[in-house]
Amino acid sequence: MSKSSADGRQRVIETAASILSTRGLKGVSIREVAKLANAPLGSTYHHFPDGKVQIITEAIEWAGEKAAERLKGCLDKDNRNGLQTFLHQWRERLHRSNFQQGCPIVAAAIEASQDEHEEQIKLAISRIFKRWQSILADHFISHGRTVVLSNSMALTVISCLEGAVILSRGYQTIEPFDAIIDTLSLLVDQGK
Amino acid sequence: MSKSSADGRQRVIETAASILSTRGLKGVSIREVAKLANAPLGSTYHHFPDGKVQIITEAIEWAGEKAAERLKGCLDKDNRNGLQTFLHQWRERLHRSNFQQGCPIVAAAIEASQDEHEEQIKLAISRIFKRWQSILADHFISHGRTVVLSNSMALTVISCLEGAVILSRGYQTIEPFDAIIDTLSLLVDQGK
DNA sequence: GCTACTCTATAACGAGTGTTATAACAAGCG
DNA sequence: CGCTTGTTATAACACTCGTTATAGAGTAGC
Repeated sequence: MSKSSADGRQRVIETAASILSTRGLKGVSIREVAKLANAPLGSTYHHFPDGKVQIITEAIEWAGEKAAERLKGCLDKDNRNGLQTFLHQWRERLHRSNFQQGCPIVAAAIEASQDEHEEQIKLAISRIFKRWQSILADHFISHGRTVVLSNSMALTVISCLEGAVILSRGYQTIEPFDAIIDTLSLLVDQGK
Repeated sequence: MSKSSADGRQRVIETAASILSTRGLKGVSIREVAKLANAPLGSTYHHFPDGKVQIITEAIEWAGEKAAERLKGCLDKDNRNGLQTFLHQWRERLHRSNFQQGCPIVAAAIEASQDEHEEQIKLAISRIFKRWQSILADHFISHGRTVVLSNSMALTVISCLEGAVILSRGYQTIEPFDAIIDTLSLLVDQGK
């Protein structure tokens, strides 16, 4: 496999993830992805034989894993305030994009049908969510919390974060996101 | 306006809201809504001259206002545990629908484009979110919190709730929702 | 040269979309 | 009866979508 074609394949994945995060699953059109990625439409089905489902699945996995590593990096680097810096990174992403870019995994989770044709998408979604949860839970456990409480707190952090992204996009204001940044720090510090 | 036609119009709105909450904005097709609502396709554009945008907007307003009144009802009825009973109503809705029915307002918020054609949809979305926020904030204020903290807590509750709905649908498990029920009660009781 | 293989270009298919136009139907009323 | 008014039925337009088929380039190995 040549280098340039590998780049083209990756560009397709990243472009799909970008559109997914702004316009949702049904808003991703193969033609548009190919055009924006400077990849020929004809070659899309060469690199992704399973078509759109495969592109979306790989986009979810790529974006989800990237976020997971960024989260893990923040927590490892600054054991005390790592979560806060991670949240501020999300805050900047929201702000910079003028509240256009949301979370691609959430967008797919909202729209993915019960159809067995999209089964792989739903599997990728829950895999990514669970990856994030275990990273956060491990962090809380290492701070002395019980396993049960840590998992509960991890789910709460993810829920709050994802919900705040949606609300901030709806308001076209960073206010909801700033609110949960404050509240989550109260919650996480509680009983320290 | 005859009674049966008024019923048909309302059935269209409710059917649109239902599909919106399970398959998202682009998953709502006028033909399917009309069929499921037992309303003739030809009459849809008679009752909703602005077409799909109008139907979606009214569906959001109807579903959002219904939720607002249910929330207000819970808080007024049981001043102490009203929020918990409201959350449990959502929990049952999720469970009963086998994690199919999400929040229609969130679904629309994810997919509504920056296009000026869908401007009314975005306005309805932020209006509903703000209505929920003010109901919750008033509740917290009446419990002695400051205005700033109350608004922050209200935004956190909504974010957490909406995020948990998405996560539970992704997991196909009620676990995330139960986690935030517990955590939110800690947060709300804190400093009481 | 020739072959083999990877990739690309173009066109087309079939299905679905929101929307519009036009004709028909039903009911009330003079 | 005619006539208006609110509703419905049917077909059609002008797209866009995912996908496939087919023919053509580009390139490496022999």
